[in-house]
Amino acid sequence: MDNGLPTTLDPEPRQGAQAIRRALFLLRVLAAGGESGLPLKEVVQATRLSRPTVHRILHVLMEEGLVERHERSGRYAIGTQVPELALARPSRSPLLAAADDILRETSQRVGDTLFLTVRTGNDTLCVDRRIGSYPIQVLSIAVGARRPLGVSSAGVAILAALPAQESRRIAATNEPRFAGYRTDRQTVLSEITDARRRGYGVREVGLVQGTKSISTWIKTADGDPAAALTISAVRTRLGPRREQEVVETLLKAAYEVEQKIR
Amino acid sequence: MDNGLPTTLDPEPRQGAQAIRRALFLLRVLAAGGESGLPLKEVVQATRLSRPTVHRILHVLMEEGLVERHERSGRYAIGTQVPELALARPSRSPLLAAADDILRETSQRVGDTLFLTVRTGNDTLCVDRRIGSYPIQVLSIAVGARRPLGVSSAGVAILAALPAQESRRIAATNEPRFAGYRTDRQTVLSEITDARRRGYGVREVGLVQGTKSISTWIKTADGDPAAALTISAVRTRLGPRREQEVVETLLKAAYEVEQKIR
DNA sequence: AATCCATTGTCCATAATGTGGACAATAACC
DNA sequence: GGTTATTGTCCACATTATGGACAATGGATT
Repeated sequence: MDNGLPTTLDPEPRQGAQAIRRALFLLRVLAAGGESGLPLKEVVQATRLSRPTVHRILHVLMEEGLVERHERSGRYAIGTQVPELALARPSRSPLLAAADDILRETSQRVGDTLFLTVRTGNDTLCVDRRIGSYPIQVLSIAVGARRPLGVSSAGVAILAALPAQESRRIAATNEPRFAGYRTDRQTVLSEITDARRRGYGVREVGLVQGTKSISTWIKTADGDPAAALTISAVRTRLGPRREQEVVETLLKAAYEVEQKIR
Repeated sequence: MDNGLPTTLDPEPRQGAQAIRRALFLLRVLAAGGESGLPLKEVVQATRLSRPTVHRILHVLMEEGLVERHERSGRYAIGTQVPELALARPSRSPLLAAADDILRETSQRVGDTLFLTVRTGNDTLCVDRRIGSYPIQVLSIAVGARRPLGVSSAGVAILAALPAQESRRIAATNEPRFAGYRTDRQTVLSEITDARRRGYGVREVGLVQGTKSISTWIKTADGDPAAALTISAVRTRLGPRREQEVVETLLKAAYEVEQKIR
């Protein structure tokens, strides 16, 4: 029953753990830096913490093996110990299992790259990717790619599927991180509103030049958004008419996944 | 107060992070509980922390998604967010890649189950397993199995390959966790001494009744133990003569892996 | 249903922990 | 060699996190 998705409303956030929360937040910021990691400065900027505090926490996490530092660049990145801890869990999540067939079929039918993206905390995380048959494919987003909720069409879709209050809260929390993706809170909020009205998220200006993305959301039985289903293609391939077709296919696929995970 | 708990006594243990260290320590204890997790009581026992402290930290980790609690049993376990963070890293470690072929060949030649086990903090972690061809196989230890350094032959081997001072320190740190595996510090220390003299670790009384294990260690270029290579079989299959044969094979395999990771 | 016992959950006064401003040390330029 | 950008360290101090004590919950047992 619990497919392990992020807890939504914390009625009364526990106290007595400032430092732990901060450390975990830093881990998530680092995770967004992927394999290559991030320099201290950027970690600080993605945060409202002071530099000494970030520095100290990162170095403790290094000593504990959860963070490592690249020899050359001095950038901080997620360390070996994290996948080691992850071995304590079953290798494949229920969502991934449920979406497997549907993703394959849909990407074959549509011909463009499909992405399955989950929410994790205040981020989106790409957990699966299926490449289509059309000769030009948008591959820039890899499995493991993590971005603040709001900067991708998947993120907008997930925020649109959340209660307005919570999406606003997240947009505010992520505000310091938006600059790095050339967007801002106002833009994100209006994109969310648009997506709600439309029933799906669109990004005419993808994170990659000349691409366009469309995302639908997948909800759990409780009504919480569990994931987003995204198609990305070069913009010319997603004109108004084809957009309608593709949206229908995505909505159908999302519905099927929803049924399977219940 | 004292509670000198997580002490990853590196050159200069940083200060100002007690809470973070405790939280990470708890994560590792939970990881040892695998998929099914552990009840609060056992987490406390594996620790020198007070129950309220463990409780508070676990619940914060739950709010943050790094820990989850099983509906039925109320046991605490590693949460979905941990594998999500792990996606930030390349999927296969250099060690695993290097050991792949050698493990396959060796397990075929020997016929019994082979395990590759790494050290992670004060634990051993099984990261690969190859099943042999002989009809009776010891499969009780799965990939992802985590135990305090010292309670398995792999753990003893790794401790034996460490400087005496550090192995003693780890044995002391893990002491509260030994009871759960029916051993104690004295036993572990003498097993380490034996392994050092012999050049490999043996466990006549495996964690599973009637099995026997032999482990050799793999060192990095710096001389630090990187992993252990273990064979497990029903005891009757590892009499004195075969033990010698098997040890030679294991030592050779370990040497080959060492060459590859340099 | 009433009693026990084991385990889990919560409170809060208090000490120890973690904080961040200010300064120091590098590294990266030119 | 100077100048700037980035990273690293220190320490007085307020806040955070601690754990003893008490409360609640959930099985057993009679």
